[in-house]
Amino acid sequence: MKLNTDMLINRITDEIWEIPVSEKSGMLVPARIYATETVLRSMDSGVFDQVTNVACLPGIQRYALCMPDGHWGYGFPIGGVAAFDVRNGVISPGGVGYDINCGMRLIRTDLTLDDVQPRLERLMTELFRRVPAGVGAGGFVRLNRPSFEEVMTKGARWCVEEGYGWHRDLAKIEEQGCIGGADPSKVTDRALARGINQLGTLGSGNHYLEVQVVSNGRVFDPDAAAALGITGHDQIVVMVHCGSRGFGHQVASDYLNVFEKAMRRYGVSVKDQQLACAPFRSEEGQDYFAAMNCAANTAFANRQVITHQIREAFAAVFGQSAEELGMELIYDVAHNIAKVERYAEGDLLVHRKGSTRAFGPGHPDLPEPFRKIGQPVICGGSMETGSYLLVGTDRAVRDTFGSTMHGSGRTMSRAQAKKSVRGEQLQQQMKQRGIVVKAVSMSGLAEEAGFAYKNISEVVETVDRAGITKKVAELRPIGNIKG
DNA sequence: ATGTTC
Repeated sequence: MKLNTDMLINRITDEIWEIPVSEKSGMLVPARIYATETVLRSMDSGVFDQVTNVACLPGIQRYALCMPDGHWGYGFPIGGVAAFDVRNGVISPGGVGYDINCGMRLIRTDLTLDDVQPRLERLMTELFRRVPAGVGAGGFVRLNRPSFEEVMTKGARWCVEEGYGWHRDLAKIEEQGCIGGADPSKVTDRALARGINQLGTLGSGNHYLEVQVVSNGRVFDPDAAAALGITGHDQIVVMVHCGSRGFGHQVASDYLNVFEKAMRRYGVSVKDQQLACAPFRSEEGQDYFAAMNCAANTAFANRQVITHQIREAFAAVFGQSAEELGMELIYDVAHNIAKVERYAEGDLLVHRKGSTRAFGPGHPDLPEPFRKIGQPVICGGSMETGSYLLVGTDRAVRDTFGSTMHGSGRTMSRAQAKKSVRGEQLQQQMKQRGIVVKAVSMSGLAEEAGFAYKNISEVVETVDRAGITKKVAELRPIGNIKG
């Protein structure tokens, strides 16, 4: 088949394609891309180059993987999964991304579309006021150095202790919102200074807060949906997409600098400087891991404070408490992170960059609420086209290091999108279609237009057919807050 | 993604 690359790509199944190891490529393992033929053809050539480069990194296991929402990224493709032996493999900031623990959160309500529609405009205004958004935006939470360091080690647990959210929220967060091995002494003063006033803020770019409705007739697995608190019937839910803001960005920058020097010392060579890495067991590798975990916990805390603000906004608009409105957390997943997990090969450091963990039913690392149905997976689409709730599978654990896709993936550059539509025009069009948008930046809004993204339904179909996640429900936007 | 070229 003719693709956007000269590379040899073999079809393994209708949803799996493989770039084999060749003599001169330096690949240690094959690269595998999950995509239907249509999705594969729409991928930029950078994906194929980058996933091949990743397959050359020391200690990589089985396959360098790319999910169907894959696109070109810093060093590693976005949508990439790469697992390394903890004993002789590497860790790479480029395999996690600049926005450490960027992730998705979904909150349910007992409200229906009919309840919300008459007050939608006011609801969006309240949310926009209570959840600061935009580049450089600061939040309402006042922290000093010791308390911010506590956020770094305790994550969402810190928030709950401080009254931002409910104790039972924690069971619904990946790693209970608190990852071990975070060491604030490995974070630079500069990162700390950038992050200390940003807790509870949304950020910019593709980050958003969305009020959504469970599409009529679009619940695919009623049992799993019910177990997660989705009852259908035009039910309203709230989705949040954001990460660790300037803090995680600075941690990534700091350690990319450290790793560029460390690579020479350890004699590691890479195909692309952006793949800068160090042995996981080295001092530099462990320091980055400890700092990355600080940023990961800060991102869980960020989404937790935002959840508190969302609950307050709903309570103010509907005149009932968030508890009375049934605003339980459905789940919170990381999609930019590296974690040590156990597989057939032993303990592996799994890098997921624009990829979601997707453990199947019965997995020992899943808490009780999800033992039966598998881990929830939240995939955000573009603000115009909708999103999906899915669950992980045993097959993902066997085939993709327990991983699946994370969103729809861009097909058009930000610059091109901005040239194609004006933000004000897009906002107007969306309003006519029943989606109320509040945005800090109109040019930023234009960059996120639906036509700049792949069709999420097609991408989701790929992972569902490949069996690495199962569709639970489709969620359609009616209100969006953008940075 | 990002005090959007410290």
